[in-house]
Amino acid sequence: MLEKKYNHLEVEQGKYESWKSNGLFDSGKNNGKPFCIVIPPPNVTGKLHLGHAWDTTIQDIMIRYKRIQGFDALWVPGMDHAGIATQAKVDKKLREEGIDPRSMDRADWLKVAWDWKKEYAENIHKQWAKLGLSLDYNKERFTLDEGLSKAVRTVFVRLYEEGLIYRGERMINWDPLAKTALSNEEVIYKDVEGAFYHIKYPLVGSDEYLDIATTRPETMFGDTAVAVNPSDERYQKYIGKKVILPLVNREIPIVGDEHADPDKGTGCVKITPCHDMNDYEVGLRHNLEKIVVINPDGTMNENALGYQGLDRFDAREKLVQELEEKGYLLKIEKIIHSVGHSERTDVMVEPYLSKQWFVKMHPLADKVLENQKNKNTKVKFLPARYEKIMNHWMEITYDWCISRQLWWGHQIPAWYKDDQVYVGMKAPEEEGWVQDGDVLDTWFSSALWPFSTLGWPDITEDFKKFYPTSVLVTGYDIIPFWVNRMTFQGLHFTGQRPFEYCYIHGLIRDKEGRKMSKSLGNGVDPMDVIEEYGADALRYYLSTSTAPGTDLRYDEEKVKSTWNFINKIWNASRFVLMNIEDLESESLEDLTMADKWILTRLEMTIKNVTKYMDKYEFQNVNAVLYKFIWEDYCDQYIEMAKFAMDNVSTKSTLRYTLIAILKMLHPFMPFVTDEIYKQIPLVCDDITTSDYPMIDKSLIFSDEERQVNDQIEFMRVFRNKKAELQLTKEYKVYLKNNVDYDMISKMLKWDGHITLEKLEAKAYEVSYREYEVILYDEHEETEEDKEKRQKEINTLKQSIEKREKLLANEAFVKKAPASLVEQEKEKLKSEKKKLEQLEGE
RNA sequence: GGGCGUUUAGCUCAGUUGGUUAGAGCAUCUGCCUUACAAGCAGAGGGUCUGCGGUUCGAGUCCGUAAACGCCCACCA
Repeated sequence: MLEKKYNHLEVEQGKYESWKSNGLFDSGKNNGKPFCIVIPPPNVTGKLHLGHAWDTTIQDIMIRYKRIQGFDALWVPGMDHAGIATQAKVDKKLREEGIDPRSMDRADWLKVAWDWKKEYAENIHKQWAKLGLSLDYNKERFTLDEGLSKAVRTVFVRLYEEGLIYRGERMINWDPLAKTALSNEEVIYKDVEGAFYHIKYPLVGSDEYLDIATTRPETMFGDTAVAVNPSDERYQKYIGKKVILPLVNREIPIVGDEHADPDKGTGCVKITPCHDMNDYEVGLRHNLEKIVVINPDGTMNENALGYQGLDRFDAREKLVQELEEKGYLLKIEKIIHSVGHSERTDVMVEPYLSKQWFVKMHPLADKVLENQKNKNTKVKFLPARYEKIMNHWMEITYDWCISRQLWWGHQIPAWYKDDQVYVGMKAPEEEGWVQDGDVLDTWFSSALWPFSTLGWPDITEDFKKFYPTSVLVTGYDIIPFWVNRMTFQGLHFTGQRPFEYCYIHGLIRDKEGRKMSKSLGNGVDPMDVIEEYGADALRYYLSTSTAPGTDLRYDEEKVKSTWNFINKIWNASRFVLMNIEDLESESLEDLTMADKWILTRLEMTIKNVTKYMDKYEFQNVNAVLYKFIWEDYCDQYIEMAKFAMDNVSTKSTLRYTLIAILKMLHPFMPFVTDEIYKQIPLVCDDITTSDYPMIDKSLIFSDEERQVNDQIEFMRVFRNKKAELQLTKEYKVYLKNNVDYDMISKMLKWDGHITLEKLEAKAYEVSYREYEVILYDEHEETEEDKEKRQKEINTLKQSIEKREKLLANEAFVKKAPASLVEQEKEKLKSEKKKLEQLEGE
């Protein structure tokens, strides 16, 4: 028998391990149609946050729904090695231990990193278990494991052979802290306070000078030109002339280039080809000299004269001082401008000229754009609007810098010997070849996740059966990093979309709508929530609180009320189990009106829930289920059933409906439904792998359903009247007609209140449809009643006095919104009326 | 500069292909310890669906427009 109160800790204890050891999550156990989701692999850098809980719960609901429907459901677990993020954390740990990570041998460092991975992976496994995720651990993968490495090398080699991967010297985004190249997607632009430093660049052989405004004066050592717009009448005349670079005393040319915008700054712009993306292009156009002035670690190099060795920001400060002292500084103009920061280390990225590996994007992106035109083969986004985000990215994309100067990742399968380059699956046999020391961008391997986890490049049984996968679930912030890349890689290498549907959810925010972040300290650990309210409550809350694609404001109160809902289900189940213990076999013959009513409602519920589940509209599933369970099943049907407990049909209906409810809830709240289901008499299967409720047309009784609806509505009207008259015991009911009042009279406890003749007492007509009665008020006022009434009169009088005063206040009547005044008048009127009534009685 | 989203009860949010009286949770008010549940039951109050215009027999829903807030992309000497 169930405990009196729902105790999530007890219910959830040990369940996951038992599910897992009984193989309930394993794929390949039935002959159903394949349904497959690959988990977005969490980074092995830390613990899961609420966003993960949300993301994985949605997937678990989909998987459990399909599994219970008889699909061969496969949910592939796995984790991401998360290159920069993990390396940064491992390095930090080493530094805290007093070890300089870069002085270590690469192999030794990797050992430390793998230990880290092991520890954190274990953590994540524990959290997945707490959340109740029905992952098939037989298929678990890691982005750095053997099979996935093979997939990565295969893709690299093929793209190289196809001319879609190349190595070249380009301007890239450089992270001076992690000392690695970044892709454009890894650069986060932030508004920061800065300044326009106006610097005097004297013209050669003249007293004139150009006013150059720059936000980065420290790069001036690398200036190799000044550009003005050829159409800018102010400066046209200087094109071809030269200026002297202050302090450096180097002569640099003034060039005419469209890049110079007459409306920006002063209209003349210094050109630093090695430290600015646009300047690099200008440099190429005008064949300018390239001078690097900043080291990979963000300090100034030997070209920066006396500033060598100084950090770029310290150098800026000192340089500005020197410029001022020497009279070159015209003015400093404070501005707010947006500056690129590294996504992982948060330091300002440095545009940097370096030799890196790139993926040529346009041929790959064009394939996606082409494929999205075909309704049958495209990736279908839910909500559909997110398709535009992907398509736009495909249109404007540029070559993807994939090499990273890190140790943690897939080492690039390229070997060098003198001037030769070899790209292949294995090192060349011949001696003297040295492998590229760089690794690939983490997203390069993540991009292959939907097929590499299924065994590709080998055409395995799993790959044949489950690819393309059914749905991918992720947040909209991950579309550029991951969804887009999986899509073009999937199309290119498998000829198919990697997933049929892409379900996009929003971000978790705090109650005030702010992003949850470490710096704000407003993060919520899902494990704490589970401890307090249970995984079922958290899961149900997260999955049903918003429509797809929109952000979710985390509100603990709502988790609490979800807990209440589960407690309600628990107690209803408890009642049912207490009453059907002796049921020998289920029989849905000889049904009562109430039985027919709830069964009809159940069929409608199954229909709607299935419809919404199929569309993954979980918030709508909740609306339907919550109402059915709480209002129809608990508040109405169970109350009615209490009068028919010796009925086998009623017991059977209670059981039949409860089972359907539990199965519909199971994908959302696996723990509690499993616990209750196990205890239902005559049940001997596992709810996880049982079967989903199906509509049974023989259990739809429209006439009875309508009739009971009318009875319920009548009871509501009657109770209403009773409450209004504050009647408790002293009343009589006269039935005006001969219709069936049996259930009504039981539910309203009319026993002893029914009169067969009309009375002289105060009478009120109460009716709904065919149900018509007269309610006689026989209530005589007691001392207690009088006191109560007097108290009410007093508070009413006080309120009236206050309101009259307010309305007498001319300022209020004049200045306050007319509607408010009107409202106050209305209130006053009704209060006076009520007072009259009370005093008259 | 280009694009997208949001705006519905005091708060947080649902609202399907346009269709009776726009819903829920929490909060508020009234009355109940009725043996499944007081973390509950029976009721009540609370909305010009951001403003304006249009299409329609009918608009929270479709179209146009304005505003506020938020996001994405691009640019930012």
